[in-house]
Amino acid sequence: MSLEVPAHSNHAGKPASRIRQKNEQAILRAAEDEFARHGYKGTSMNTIAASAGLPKANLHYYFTNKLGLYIAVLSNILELWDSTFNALTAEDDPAVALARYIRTKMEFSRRQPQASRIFAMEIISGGECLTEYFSQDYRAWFSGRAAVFQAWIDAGKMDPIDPVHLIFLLWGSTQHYADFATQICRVTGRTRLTRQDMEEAGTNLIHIILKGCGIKPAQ
Amino acid sequence: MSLEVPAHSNHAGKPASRIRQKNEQAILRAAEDEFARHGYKGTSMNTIAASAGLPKANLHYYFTNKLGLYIAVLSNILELWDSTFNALTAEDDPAVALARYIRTKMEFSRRQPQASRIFAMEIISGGECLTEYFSQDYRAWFSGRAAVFQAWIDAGKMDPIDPVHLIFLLWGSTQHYADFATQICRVTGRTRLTRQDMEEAGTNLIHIILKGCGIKPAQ
DNA sequence: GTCTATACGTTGATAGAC
DNA sequence: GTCTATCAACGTATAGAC
Repeated sequence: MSLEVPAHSNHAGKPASRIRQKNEQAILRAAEDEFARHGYKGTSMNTIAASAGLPKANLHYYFTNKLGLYIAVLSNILELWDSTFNALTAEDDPAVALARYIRTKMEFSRRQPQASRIFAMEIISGGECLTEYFSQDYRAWFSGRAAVFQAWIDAGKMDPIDPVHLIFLLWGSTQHYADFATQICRVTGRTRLTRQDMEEAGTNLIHIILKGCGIKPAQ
Repeated sequence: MSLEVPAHSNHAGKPASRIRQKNEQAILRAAEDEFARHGYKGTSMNTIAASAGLPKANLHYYFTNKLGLYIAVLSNILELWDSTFNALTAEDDPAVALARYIRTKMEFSRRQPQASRIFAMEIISGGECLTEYFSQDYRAWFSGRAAVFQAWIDAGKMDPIDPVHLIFLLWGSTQHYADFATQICRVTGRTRLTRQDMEEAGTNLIHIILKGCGIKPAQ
């Protein structure tokens, strides 16, 4: 369910040296920023190198090529991504669990908007780099997640809402605050979305979605 | 509130010839497809020309340069975009008007997903080409739209939900079905989203959002 | 109005000295 | 491991014949 990141010169067995770890981190961080702002094609190795404070040739020493670096960045993102969704279980109280999930997603949109944007651009562009990620395993995992909502429905804890569409509503509404932050700021006359803005947005989403699904507040 | 499209060789006064109209349309259509699939930087004039069935130099004859062509495409999209939102008025019954708006947006996501994707990528990339679009006028227009929801709240027709966040929920949840269609298909094992899929998604959104906002169904 | 040929910058990637 | 120099491919854009 995760991406195969092509190994380069770091041969198996040898532990990563301290300098290697430091440089790889710097490159990955710089790449994440640039890819989020300009997309895959719009980002040049030159820019990433400058942002990481290293000569361009070093990037090719640590990563096979541009695509390899991009896949590595994408892979890091996906790990964080899925883990939050696994916290939901059929035994949870829907009001508590859903509210917590929305808060977590909003927190993610606030603290790692670049990650959300890279994923969004990749999907919009056809998501060919995610083909192996969206494997049979992933669909099974997704079904399992949808089953949690179905269990809540069967237990009479919420309205009979198609779990699949509910999941897309949760993803779409929370990620919107990361991906479209620019529009939100321009339209509301802000320079950036503050922590408080995001918390208010989250409270709002929780109100509408929980009530909309017929979930009674936790006692 | 709209974009200034740089005029090129079509001097004012002269009506567009039939051949010019035909070619410009072909170029714009091809450009829309390519920009949606690969973003601004990821699209080459060469590809657009091939897709439009014209030699590359012709694009530069009809449009000043690549950016001019891109702005023209973007401009076409924005016109369609805003008009649907203007249909809402304070006198409307919220249940009817909101449901109709969600249907319209979903219809838009179904029929013109490329437009939605180009807009999304532009915003994610910082939206510098939309600076003049997001002018003072636009913010005034947006406030006016938010005021409609506030009027409904004041009239006791819906819960006191921040209109601004409600608008972002409407936009985010409906556009998600255009922008993330690839993910939705991969995850649910479809090859494409059918008309029926989109209608079910719309019905679902209407149920959750209307109930979530405390809007009673129209009698 | 149309299209071939080409100028010229930028890109990803590598060779090879250190 | 690091970095300068360089290459081939591709990008936008234009000149100029038709």
